[in-house]
Amino acid sequence: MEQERPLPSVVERMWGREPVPRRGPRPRLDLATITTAAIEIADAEGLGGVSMASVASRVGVAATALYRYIGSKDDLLTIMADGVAPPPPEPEGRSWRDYLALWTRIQRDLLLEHAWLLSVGRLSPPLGPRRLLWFDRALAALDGTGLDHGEKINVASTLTGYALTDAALVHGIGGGAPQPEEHAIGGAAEYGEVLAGLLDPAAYPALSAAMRSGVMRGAEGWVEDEDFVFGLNLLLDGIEALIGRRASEERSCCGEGVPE
Amino acid sequence: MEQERPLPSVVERMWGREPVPRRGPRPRLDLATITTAAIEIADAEGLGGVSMASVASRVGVAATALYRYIGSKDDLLTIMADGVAPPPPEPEGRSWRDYLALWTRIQRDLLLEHAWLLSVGRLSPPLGPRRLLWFDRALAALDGTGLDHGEKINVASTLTGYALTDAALVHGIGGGAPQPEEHAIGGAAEYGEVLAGLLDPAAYPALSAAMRSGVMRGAEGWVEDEDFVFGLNLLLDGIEALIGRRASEERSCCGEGVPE
DNA sequence: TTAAAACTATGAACGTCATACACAGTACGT
DNA sequence: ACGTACTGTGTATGACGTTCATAGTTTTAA
Repeated sequence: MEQERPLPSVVERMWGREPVPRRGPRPRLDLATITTAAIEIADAEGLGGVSMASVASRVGVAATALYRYIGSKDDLLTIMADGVAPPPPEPEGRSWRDYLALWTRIQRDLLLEHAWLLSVGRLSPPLGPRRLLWFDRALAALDGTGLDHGEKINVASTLTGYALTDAALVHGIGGGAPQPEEHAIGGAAEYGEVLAGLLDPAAYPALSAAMRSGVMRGAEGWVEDEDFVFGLNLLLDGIEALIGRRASEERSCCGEGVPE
Repeated sequence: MEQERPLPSVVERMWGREPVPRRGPRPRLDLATITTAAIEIADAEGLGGVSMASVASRVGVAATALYRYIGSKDDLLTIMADGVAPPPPEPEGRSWRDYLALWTRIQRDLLLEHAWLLSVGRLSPPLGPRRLLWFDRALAALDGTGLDHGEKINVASTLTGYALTDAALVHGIGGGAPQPEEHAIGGAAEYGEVLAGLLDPAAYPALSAAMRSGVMRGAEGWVEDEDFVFGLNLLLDGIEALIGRRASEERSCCGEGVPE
């Protein structure tokens, strides 16, 4: 059962399994160098600034030389998306709830810090070593809760998704770092005003009422930390309820099952 | 307070506020024609098939003629993202919970049916008439629950985000319509096997254990409807708890407040 | 020591794409 | 009927991803 399946070469590369050449000149670069260069560009100029040419020139080679290390630009983006992730915090000593709250928050902050991730990561599930490490720690934090493997996975997926959703919202509405980009709307307050002026109260009664009520006028108020915590607690409450249910089931029905 | 702010012209166009010409030849096209053509292409060939040239040729004009109707390709994508949304179901006669469950599910199904949406909608909050109508109906469904405007908005955002997350997961892992695309991983079972063969159990203890346990081997089992419902109920449970809390607060503290 | 082999980086070339611009044709308003 | 405002077209441009043949470099084998 050992890697019989031929993995996509991107994945091999991400895991450091690049074929080491025994002949010929030494490679002037390696994946890490290219990846960090690309990430730096993306952080500074956004995804639009990341071209084969720009990355190559930053590491001091011709554009086409990069194809010795990656198969395509898409591959580069995939590797970048894994490469930005720092090591996750360790769950030890924390309750599952505290840990997952932290875990989710850091992910969201990371997404805001590297907003270009929002335009990348979404397709295809994670296969890189760093993101999978994050995943592992979430599952580990749920050990002893009585959830089965599938439930743990679902919980982790849902929380990751929430981090993404929230980051996208904050970024889209202009609450994050004020990147001088193409966005026309700059802040929740302005968004609210635009909508209030745009909507026909007859066709959009509820939304129109909400916008005219001034909820969005809280300057930094909306779409900020408070709202992140709000939704997060919605989820954590749901998870806690599930765990409670599992615990009572376990106590009542079966002396010994296969909880994991 | 009437649209003093100069809206981006894309938004004006989306709302049917295109300037009607009084002189010159009649426009051969309109926004709707272009939009549906583009959507049809995206549905058939994915976002990659959508170029100014392909859209133009489908509606029978030269590529550059499209710029009479839209400002840029980005604008076209924005309009497409609003244009695919069908009218939302009406909340009347349903409990908020039933309605929001339906509301979220339809959104997820829509995202799977038009998977290219996953690569578009992320950035910038909705400003189009159709998506805002969806938003409105979610808020309407929450009338009478005691939540304030901000909370309702948060709830709706969170659920939309969940639909997106789940759709992205299902699509990424190959559970959706088997589009003959570039994805290397085809199905949850294969994903699980790949991971099981890739992970070092020492470095990834929890994840590795989960993958070797065979959770992913449920053929259609994982990442399917059951899992969507799972996460959705997590959220709805959390929302229900919140509503209950608000209700008891209201009963105990203040005779008349400004709940909305 | 020499020669083949393996491998690297390069530069030129191609195809695709979004977009700008000048032009020609067409219908309305006077 | 004339001018005006507007429409669709063709051409052109610059950026980008990617391919390929080539020249250069280091290691292995003879």
